[in-house]
Amino acid sequence: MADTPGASEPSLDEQIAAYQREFQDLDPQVEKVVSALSRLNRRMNVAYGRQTAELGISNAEWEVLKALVLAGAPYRMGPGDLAKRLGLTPAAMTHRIDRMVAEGLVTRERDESNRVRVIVGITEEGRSKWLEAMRMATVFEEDLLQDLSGEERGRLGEMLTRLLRRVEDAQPDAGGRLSDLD
Amino acid sequence: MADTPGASEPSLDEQIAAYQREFQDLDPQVEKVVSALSRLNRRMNVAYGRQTAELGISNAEWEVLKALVLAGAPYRMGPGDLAKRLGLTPAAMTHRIDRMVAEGLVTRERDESNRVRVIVGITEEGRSKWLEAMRMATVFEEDLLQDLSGEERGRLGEMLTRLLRRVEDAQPDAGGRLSDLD
DNA sequence: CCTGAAGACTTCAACAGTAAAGTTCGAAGC
DNA sequence: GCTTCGAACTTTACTGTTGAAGTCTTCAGG
Repeated sequence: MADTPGASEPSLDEQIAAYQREFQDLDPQVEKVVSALSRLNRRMNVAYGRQTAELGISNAEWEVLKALVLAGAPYRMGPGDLAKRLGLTPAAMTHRIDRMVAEGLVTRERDESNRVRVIVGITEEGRSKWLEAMRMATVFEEDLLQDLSGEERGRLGEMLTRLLRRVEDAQPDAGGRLSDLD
Repeated sequence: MADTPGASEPSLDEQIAAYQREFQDLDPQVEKVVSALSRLNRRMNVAYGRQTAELGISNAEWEVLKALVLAGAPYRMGPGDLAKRLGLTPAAMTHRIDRMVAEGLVTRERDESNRVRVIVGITEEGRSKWLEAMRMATVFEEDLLQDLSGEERGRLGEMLTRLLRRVEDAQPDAGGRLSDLD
């Protein structure tokens, strides 16, 4: 028993070998793409989580800030729209906004012209945390792609968007429960 | 207001334009790769979730079955090892195993040679659900990559593993809290 | 006006996860 | 061979999410 130091993650190639052992008609080339995608995403989320934690916010809170900023001026959205955008239920959005208001990241006010509506806006502090998170994220992302030439980056982006188009066509319910955003 | 049918997801290009509007020094090529990766992964998880739901299990349960099968004969692991492999806490593993035992997907027994240890094994039903899920997953994955030639698939896999290597080197704590597995 | 229906958010109960404390068994030292 | 330490799992208290029920506002008819 010299090669089971812990039950940590096997290497990608080991794992693909295990799949082939247990399930014969598997295309290793396909599996490699899919598994690498999945692992990569996982690692990236860990990295983002560490960065946002340094700012004293969670990834969940970062997502709300992102949605508000990307919505453009005047940087306001209703809880319902935010919920759709982030892929969570209105109930979860209510609670998340509660916390973020308490932390001073966003504001919540009633829409006076339509008093059933609520408007969530970003505070100065929220905006500056978003900005700081963006700075860290772009440094990380640039580092991540460092081994790829400009041409390779282009090809990679193009291939990924082709795949994305394919799933989106097959699964056009963008408003559904899609979990976190990019 | 003809172009805001809901607050659903903007297209990838719209989103990148929004990023550039709000954050000048952003490399759109990098952002495209990163955002496409993230979205693609999200969509894939939705697809897997639907498939496992058809089998009457959750993605979480599927992951446990995967880990057991990929471990190889005799398809048994301790809760602690499973927890490390899936990236969750031992406490969460205890609960998850509780549920899966109740549903007849796995077994839990004490290790008689070391009575502090517990051994989780897969049942016939668990194995057959895993197999069925694998069949559905490979059909989906093959379809996903359909627009890519064999050569493109190879290049894509190679580039992704290169990125993966880079994050793993920078973030070598594979045993940490990494969330779900592939 | 007043009523009824629909929309937007919130509240409530149940569930899955984490962190930390607790339990039980095995092993090493005195 | 008792005691103490450490390892492996479970329990407990708390957090965040979901689905369903509840509240409040608006609007369209009668």
